[in-house]
Amino acid sequence: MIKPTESELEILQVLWSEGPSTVRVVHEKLSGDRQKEVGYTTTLKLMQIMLEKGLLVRDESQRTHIYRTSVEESAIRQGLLQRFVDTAFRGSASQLVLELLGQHQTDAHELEAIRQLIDRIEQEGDRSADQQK
Amino acid sequence: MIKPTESELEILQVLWSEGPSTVRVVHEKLSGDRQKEVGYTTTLKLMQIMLEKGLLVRDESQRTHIYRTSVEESAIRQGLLQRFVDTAFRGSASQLVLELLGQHQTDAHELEAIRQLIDRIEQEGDRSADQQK
DNA sequence: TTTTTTCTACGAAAAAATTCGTAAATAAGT
DNA sequence: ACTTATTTACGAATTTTTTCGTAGAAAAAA
Repeated sequence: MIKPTESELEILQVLWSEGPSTVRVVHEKLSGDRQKEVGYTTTLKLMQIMLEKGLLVRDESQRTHIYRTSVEESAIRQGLLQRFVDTAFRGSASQLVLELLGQHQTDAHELEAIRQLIDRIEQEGDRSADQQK
Repeated sequence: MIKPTESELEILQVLWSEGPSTVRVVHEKLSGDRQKEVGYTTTLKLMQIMLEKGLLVRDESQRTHIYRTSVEESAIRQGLLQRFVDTAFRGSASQLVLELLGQHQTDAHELEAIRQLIDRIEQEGDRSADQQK
């Protein structure tokens, strides 16, 4: 399974949100975001490693290469999430959700979206639908 | 913030679920669970390191020491969760939940519990934010 | 043109995390 | 008593991840 490291994930985040970008852009985004400053060549090296691993691809037609992710955000997320649920919550997805909603103040629209999703899942599942709210 | 490594977390999991245990017990539980086999002294060393870090404490009154966690499971979980939401979901808790419920088939009771939690949060939001529980 | 900046490649150092071997002490088995 | 097994301590090797320095090519600026 694909398993980006923490630093690699930060880079993926930038590329997912910004779209295909140069090392420079990624590096500056990272420098801005977080407190942890690193040198330019550090970011460069990381992205080159990710290229080798197949996490990124790049357009080399120009001198300044343009990188983009070669993996679906949702695919990576699912993998990470699966692993996280297992390691941090011993596989209990609902425990995670309870914890999360408990501590976070998610905004109303998102809550509503989640509720609808739950409705859908409950209907699909066609389980013991004994209690309808 | 407390930040156990992946291996350390595995050990914490065992201790949280099994209660205070010897290195031997932890080691065998780990060996059973996962495919990754490691030597006994590896587990021992890890637990000694965790002791230094303050993640564990131990009873040394017997030759065979008994370790237990010195940190609350929920505290660690919250920290991990916070970090995970930030790094893997750019801070969007609801995105995480959507993804999770989408892929997992959580059982009906848990879904219901989650829904009720959402109801409660929405109500709190409507009124004033200073109502707890 | 000449100088300065920007970029890539690459090696390797540094840091972090994981793994294990060995020795010494205690306990258990024969 | 003697041999074997278990346990801790500890150092160090290994592996993984992160970091950066340096060199050379290309572009931009002067």
